[in-house]
Amino acid sequence: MENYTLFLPFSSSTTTSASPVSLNMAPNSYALTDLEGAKGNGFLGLMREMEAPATSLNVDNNSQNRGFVGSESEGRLEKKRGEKKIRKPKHAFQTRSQVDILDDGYRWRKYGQKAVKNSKFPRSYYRCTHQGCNVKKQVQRSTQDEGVVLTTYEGTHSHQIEKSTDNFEHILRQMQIYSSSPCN
DNA sequence: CGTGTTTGACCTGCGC
DNA sequence: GCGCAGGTCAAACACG
Repeated sequence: MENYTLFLPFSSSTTTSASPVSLNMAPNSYALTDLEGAKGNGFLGLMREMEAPATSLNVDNNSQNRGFVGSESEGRLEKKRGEKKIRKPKHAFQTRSQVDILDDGYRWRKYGQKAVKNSKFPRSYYRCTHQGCNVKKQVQRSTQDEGVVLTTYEGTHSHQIEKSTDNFEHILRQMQIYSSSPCN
């Protein structure tokens, strides 16, 4: 088994923020100490990158659902002209890992890869392969620190986790807690 | 043969 | 309007 060190600045009611959580996935585990985003307010291991309009941010409704907050299906075909685009909330977190792919228990299919401006590393796009599940994630290496992988999740898993990676499951729950509480 | 990856083309939003 | 960058599609390909 391998090990990740993942810093999650959740402030779930009882825990302190920015606590490292060990995951049994990656070959190397490092302490995540000084991210560029950490300047100023301390930490940016996990952040809500963007939110849906406040009215649609019904995170509490998902509390029984193990996964991430977000809305239902949205494809580019659904986008109607003149209609305001509703973006799902995205959740980004950083892990220090040699490998880009975090085995979080779900099955992902890669559907694209793009070169990113001002970065020598490409960004990879993944979609959950579970039928009816529209969760996407993007994986990209940090330009500042090549050892840091930035993963951005978008959407809600509409199904159970497919592998028994209990540790990550725990983290997912924590992320939900974090999501349902106001950010700062 | 089923499943996942690669990769170029295409679409869309945004800033100038 | 144009060009750029990000995001997605889908055919071809690789692999077990």
